Amino acid sequence: MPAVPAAQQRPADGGIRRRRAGRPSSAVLDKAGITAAALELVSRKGYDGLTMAALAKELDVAPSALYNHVTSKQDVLLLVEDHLMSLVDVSGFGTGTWEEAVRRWAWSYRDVFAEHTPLIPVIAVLPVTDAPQTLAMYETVSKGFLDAGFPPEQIIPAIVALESFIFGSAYDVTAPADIFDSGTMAESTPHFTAAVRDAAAGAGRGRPADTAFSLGLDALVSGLGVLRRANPME
Amino acid sequence: MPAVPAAQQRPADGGIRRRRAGRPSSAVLDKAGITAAALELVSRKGYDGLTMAALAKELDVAPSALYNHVTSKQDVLLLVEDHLMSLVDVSGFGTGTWEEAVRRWAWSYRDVFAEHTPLIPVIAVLPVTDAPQTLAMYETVSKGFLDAGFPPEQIIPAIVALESFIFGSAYDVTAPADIFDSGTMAESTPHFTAAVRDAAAGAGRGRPADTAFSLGLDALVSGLGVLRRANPME
DNA sequence: ACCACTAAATGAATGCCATTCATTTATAAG
DNA sequence: CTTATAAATGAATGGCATTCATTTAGTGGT
Repeated sequence: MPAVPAAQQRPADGGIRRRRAGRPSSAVLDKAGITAAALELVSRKGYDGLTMAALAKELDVAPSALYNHVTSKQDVLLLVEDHLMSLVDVSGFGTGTWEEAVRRWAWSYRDVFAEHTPLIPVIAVLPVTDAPQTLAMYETVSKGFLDAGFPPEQIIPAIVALESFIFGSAYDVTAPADIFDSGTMAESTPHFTAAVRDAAAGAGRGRPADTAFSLGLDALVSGLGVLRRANPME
Repeated sequence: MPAVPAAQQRPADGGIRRRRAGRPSSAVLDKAGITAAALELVSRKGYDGLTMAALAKELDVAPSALYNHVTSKQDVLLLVEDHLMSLVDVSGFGTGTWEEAVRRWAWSYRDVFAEHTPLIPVIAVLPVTDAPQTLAMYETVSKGFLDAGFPPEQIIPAIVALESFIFGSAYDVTAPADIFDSGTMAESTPHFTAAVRDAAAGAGRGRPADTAFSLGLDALVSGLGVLRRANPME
């Protein structure tokens, strides 16, 4: 029984020395720690900087050690994705009106994933089964739609339609400001060029992406809202 | 002056021999050929199979030769993306009503990119400047919106909102059928689980993605449609 | 007709990346 | 106490985009 537990051993050198091989006395890694380190890494270096090697270094561990806790890099992305879902604001459901709740949810959902667009392809194919936070969000939103009088069989399609708009809009946030600059070909695209100019002049306040998101969200909310109480009950 | 041009030389061996080093008599590669080969490769092996090495092999060329014509793989994706834009059906604009034209455009746009979702992140950041087909599509659609009575400064935001929905919906098409299977956690998410069941029962005909897309598109078309003629003129 | 320049190919690196495997050590179970 | 399992290391492995030196063929200028 040594006086100093092995986990704390960092002798008189500068902390440069690596851990010796073999199972450590207390586990260094777990999923929560990996998730946190991945998020930290992403916020510091972006998704290009999120490599298994960099993640291992962040956790002061050999890259291969990660594979005792996750089966692949995709698995890490899944952990991050599920964590982010817990940041989406669903607090409107149950307190305010359906419209207000959906708007708050949609804006927050878009804002969260605008910072994490590389995860969007992951989500799209992700089975919800092993993503508890994601499941929790869907549960709250589903209940909100049901309570608002949506016909049960339309709830999922309505949520999916909103989500599709949200994911697409998240990409839009990251677009460069001059994305619609038609350059040398401006003469051959007069209507488009004029429309771009007018849009820039019209919506001076706020990001262009916000203008489009607001416009589309209004349309979706009012368009989907008419489905409510289409059933005789309540 | 040789009787047989060098470009045709494929001697008595099985055609296995490689081209000898140095500039060939007539150019082997150009952007159109690279684009076509990339599309062929993608349709045969998917986007995972689209590597610079595989593309080179498809064109019977050394990988490094590609870099005389494109600056990066991103550049290849850009060529493919612009080509796909020419496949989007804008024929409704100018012939039918605005609503019909938008619907046809949106469905076709979604269908094209549902087969090419890995390009969506590319499009989102792509400056339109060096994408002539893309620019042509925007020109036609912009004119269609203008002729339909949209206020000029709202045309681009409306198109962007629709596009965001379209891109998100394209991902949705590729989602596995059981994506919403809540598995062992079904008990803790009763409303969501019921909604998924009811949705499956309700919309038996057609893919689930089509139901959601149809619903969202209806909402957007009617919601955006009210913007028309909001200006006093015409 | 010659010469320099540029365009377009080859083939051999380079460096990064995710992943696997053999090995080592510690803990837990029977 | 013995055996199995969990969790770490470190050394491959194979694939990938990209770069570079080299070779050859057209092109433009004098």
